[in-house]
Amino acid sequence: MAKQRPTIRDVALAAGVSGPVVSTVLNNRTESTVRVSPQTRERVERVARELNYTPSILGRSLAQQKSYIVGLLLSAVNSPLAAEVIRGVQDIASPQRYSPMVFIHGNPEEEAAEFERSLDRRVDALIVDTFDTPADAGNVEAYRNLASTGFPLVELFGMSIPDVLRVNVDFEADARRATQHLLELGHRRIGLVVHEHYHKKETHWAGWGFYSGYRAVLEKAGLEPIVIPAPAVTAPGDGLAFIESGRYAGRELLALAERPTAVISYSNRRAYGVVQAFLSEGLKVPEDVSVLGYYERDVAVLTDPPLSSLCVAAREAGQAAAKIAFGIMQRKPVETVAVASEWMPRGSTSALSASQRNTIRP
Amino acid sequence: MAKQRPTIRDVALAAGVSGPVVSTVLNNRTESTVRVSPQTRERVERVARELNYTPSILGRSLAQQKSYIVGLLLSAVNSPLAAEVIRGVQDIASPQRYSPMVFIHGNPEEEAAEFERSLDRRVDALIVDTFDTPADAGNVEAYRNLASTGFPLVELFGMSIPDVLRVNVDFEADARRATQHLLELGHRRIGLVVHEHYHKKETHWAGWGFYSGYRAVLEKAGLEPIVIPAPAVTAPGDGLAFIESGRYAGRELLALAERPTAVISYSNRRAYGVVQAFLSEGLKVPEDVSVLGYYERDVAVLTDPPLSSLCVAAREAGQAAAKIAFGIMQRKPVETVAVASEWMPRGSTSALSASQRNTIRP
DNA sequence: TTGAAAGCGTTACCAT
DNA sequence: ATGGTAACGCTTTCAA
Repeated sequence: MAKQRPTIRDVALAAGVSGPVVSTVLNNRTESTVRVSPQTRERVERVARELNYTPSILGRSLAQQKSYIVGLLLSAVNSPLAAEVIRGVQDIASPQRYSPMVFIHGNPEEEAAEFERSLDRRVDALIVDTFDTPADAGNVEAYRNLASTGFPLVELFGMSIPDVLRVNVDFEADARRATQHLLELGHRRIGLVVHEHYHKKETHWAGWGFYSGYRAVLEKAGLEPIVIPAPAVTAPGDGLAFIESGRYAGRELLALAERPTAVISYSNRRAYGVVQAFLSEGLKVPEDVSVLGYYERDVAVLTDPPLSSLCVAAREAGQAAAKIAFGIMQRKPVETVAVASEWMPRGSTSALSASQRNTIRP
Repeated sequence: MAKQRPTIRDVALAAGVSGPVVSTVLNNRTESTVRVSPQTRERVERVARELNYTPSILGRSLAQQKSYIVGLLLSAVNSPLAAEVIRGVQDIASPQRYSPMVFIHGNPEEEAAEFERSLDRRVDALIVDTFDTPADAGNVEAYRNLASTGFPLVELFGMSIPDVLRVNVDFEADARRATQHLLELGHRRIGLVVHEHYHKKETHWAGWGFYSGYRAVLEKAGLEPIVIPAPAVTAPGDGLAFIESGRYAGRELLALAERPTAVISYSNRRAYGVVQAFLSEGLKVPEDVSVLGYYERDVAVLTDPPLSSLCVAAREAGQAAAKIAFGIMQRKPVETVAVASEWMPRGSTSALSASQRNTIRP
């Protein structure tokens, strides 16, 4: 039997004041029509502490018609990022008394059901993760409708919902940073392993953005892009297919007449496959070829050597999404944000060596 | 401007009945003092549908003094499992109109703060993940206190909170299954890579349990255990240390006079390290040595060959925890549960070959 | 079989 | 500067 929690009435009674006074005091409400004297204030605060009073969000919610809940509609596909995203949301939401409620789905039908559920829960805002999901048209329409009513709906890791503010990975800036890094290490032949449809800007904006950043930096340096298209992976599954795609790209790369001394790979899983292809040909990483990975954080650590890479800053993304959501709620000006990835220097890249120079241009 | 949602009053008015009738109908309340005729029932249902009415959980919560929220207090350490656990909880909670609210923490102070927050949110139940956290005494005490009031608190992946129902990994059964599998493949020299303190039953119950299951099966088969203690890993961090620990164990194993033809490794990260050690000595997996991993799901897929392993059934664990929580709430008999892991057959184990037989006993 | 009234804990508004 | 009162949307209980 849980002890009966004290209510605002108990505090009011014990402090010899009325309910509203307690409410005003404990919420530090200054611009209220209710003004309280310092003595009263102190007394109320003391009594509240003595009684171990914490206001019930249930009552508050009903009175204010606010749930103080921010919903997170997440795809099971990118589970690995979920915890960090939630944490980011929490970072921003907590100070505003908000808490994240999570709705995870594995397919469009579940997605629709969980979306409904989130509305039934009367979430005050909704962060929708459309990453890696071939967005279902019906669901997108539903999101769009909701957003068009002014409801704070933020898209995360996706570009599926029209006319909605979102948080994206800053593919182009990330690619620039990656390329720049390798340039600074002295590399001049820098390859890019990327989704084979990277040039289809409309549908593969991520790959396109990444490629654009890569090319921009190389062009500025007067160097030629060397793109190695990696086969598309249909089933995201557990990632095996991605690795296989990387192995394939790795072999392609080795077959080039003039082999790059460094490679950037979109997707750390692909990078892992690339490394495997190199190793199985007797090449050493990074001595013979530097490999710089991108995106997923979880894999980067597992190669030998561990992959230097840029990893999605999931927590920051969560924070950014929450900021936008609260911005909309509070009618502050906010806009779509691109979050730069996090630099994880490890052992798979190194400065261009003399022997590499020789190997390349004999 | 979000459209005003219809309230129960709107429905009542439109259907020409009173609020309680609507409430009774829409909740299919049979054992209520309020009985409604089939016609009325149908009319109410129709009107509700027409108005697109969905009851507000805010009002219901206040009236029933139930938040319909199950809290999940998770450690950031095992982020990878978070999404699956949440999903499992969702599986059980949703049909009961409950939703999971997630509270993630990175250290004991945050843990305490998030715990408080969850109580402030008036969660009706709390699932506490103490995995891998050297449980903070103060927090444990707080959990215990709460649980002792009859509050539905369930410990997940840990044994830190006394007198509390929990969901655990079934280490012993898992080890038995793993060992049995290798026996059935014909192996007779089966090694176990496990935390160096595995024999300290009290503090390292996981390792102990796993070892026990392993030994039990071997004994029954009249075989000798071959334990290779892996160095303790202090900083869980990103897992690099675990892999290093596995590499170390792998080298130890290779130095044995009579080398096992198969190894079970507690922790897939360690298994990964073991594989690396083997490969770097020119041994092939599974041709020369079979390697069977355990526990984390995320890594198992990344080795070459991918690791056959038993992986923690996180979603099932979440389900089990939720079931216990609801059981306590509804005063049904429930008890601590051990969840068996999931069998993920992949490429790192194979039947004992003739050549292996020869190598071992020349 | 139904309606009416009270109450859940809080906040907002209007009096004093 | 403070208190009273109504309201939020729903459920529960009692009366009809």
